[in-house]
Amino acid sequence: MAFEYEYPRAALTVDCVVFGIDEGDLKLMLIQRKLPPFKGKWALAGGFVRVDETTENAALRELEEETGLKNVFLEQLYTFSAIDRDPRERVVSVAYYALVRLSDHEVSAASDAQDAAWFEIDEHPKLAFDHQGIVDLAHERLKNTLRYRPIGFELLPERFTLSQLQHLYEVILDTTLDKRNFRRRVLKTGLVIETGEVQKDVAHRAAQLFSFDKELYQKLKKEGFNFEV
Amino acid sequence: MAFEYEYPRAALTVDCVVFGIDEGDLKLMLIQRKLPPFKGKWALAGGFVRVDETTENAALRELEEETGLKNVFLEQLYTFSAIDRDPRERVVSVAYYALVRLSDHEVSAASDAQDAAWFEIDEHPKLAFDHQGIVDLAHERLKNTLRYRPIGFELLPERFTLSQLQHLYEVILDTTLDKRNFRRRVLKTGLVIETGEVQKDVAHRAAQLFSFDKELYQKLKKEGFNFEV
DNA sequence: CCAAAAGTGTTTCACGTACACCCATGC
DNA sequence: GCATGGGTGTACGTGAAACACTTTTGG
Repeated sequence: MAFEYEYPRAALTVDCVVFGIDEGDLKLMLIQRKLPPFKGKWALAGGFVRVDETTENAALRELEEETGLKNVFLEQLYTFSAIDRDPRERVVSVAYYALVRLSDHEVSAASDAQDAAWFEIDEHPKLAFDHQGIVDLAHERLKNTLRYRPIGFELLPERFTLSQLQHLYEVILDTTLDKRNFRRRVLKTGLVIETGEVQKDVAHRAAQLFSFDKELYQKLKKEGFNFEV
Repeated sequence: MAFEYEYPRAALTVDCVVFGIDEGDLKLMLIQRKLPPFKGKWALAGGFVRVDETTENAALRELEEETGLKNVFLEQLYTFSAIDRDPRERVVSVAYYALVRLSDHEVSAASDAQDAAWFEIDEHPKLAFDHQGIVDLAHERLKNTLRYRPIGFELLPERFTLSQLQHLYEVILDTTLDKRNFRRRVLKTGLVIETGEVQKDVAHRAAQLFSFDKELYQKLKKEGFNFEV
């Protein structure tokens, strides 16, 4: 007990809602808590913010420590400050959401946490604290963001087929899309480029592989354009 | 010095970007600081979050204490946590933006702060701390939000003319809009209703006064609709 | 009667949407 | 040869955008 202040201070934490996608559904990475409160319960990755790091760095650090994930897409979601959201004491939490390429990161990649696992977004255990509310808000934000910013590519491998991309949109937006219209719109943006390569080892006609044109996106973003799928 | 913790803790503050609009431009409410650091400089309204209040309540409280504003529209913007954003010590700040009806709140309404004043958004003094960055982000958010949510009404009187509404959109989005197309689109939403009243004391043809249909908006919001102007 | 802002319709074009069949490949 | 997903074109309707003049009122 070495740090004293004139007024009481809330503890500051970060929480990370980690999304991933595979052939099936939208996935959520959760951590099984090793310590009270809510010991043994599943919760979001996260932890206390150190006094010499930004909240974003804290989120990246906790992600790596608890799940082994590095180099992920991370954006701030919202700051939660309800008085009783933590039973121990006053805790204010800055929530982030992360998008992860499941293809790059094996499920078992967690370093010091064998207790990290992927769950389907609509089928996961009850969460500790107010984490369900954070997940709901993150999912809502993900849907909205996907509509007007090309963030879906953060969830796919470097090279992907248009069917994979469409599947991603359908899963996240919980809808079905017309294949021809989807392909036309996506190609018209100019942001996906043909690599000339095709799928391998598939038991049907191999699909073209495309990649996302990051440079063009940065350029268009500066000029202020509208992206919509 | 009475509060002790095992680890050092950042101080937690709120900052409020307060927007208003009048016949002229988009306005920003600023506070002249009475205390160091940046004594005498202009800054956003805000202050320390008490340990027994949410950040949102802190923002509302500070707004009232420093500017006299009550019952304003308030939304969380972003949480700023750069290490050196405050020269005194580590301070993490949850920023909010507020929309205010200038018609309801006289500029001089500030209670304990004669040091609050409105400035044009593009013509205000240099700001303390990282507050310019916060203002820029808030302005950006305001533009984006205005496009797909009917928040403009928070800045206008209860009863307003369509020209006032159009002027608001033009000022915030920094563009010009076609009068006929604007009126058609706005009326088609069904969210603005004729009051039957007209302007008074104007030196030209009096315009119809409209009001915003809050109930209908709540209903449509639940059903999930798209609003766009 | 003049100034100042209110109010009003039509045409055009682009884009979103709906819709069904053939193609390539592996087994 | 069959199962599986890949890939393609057209017709229709809606909605966004461009555009100019008349009306009302006060001074």
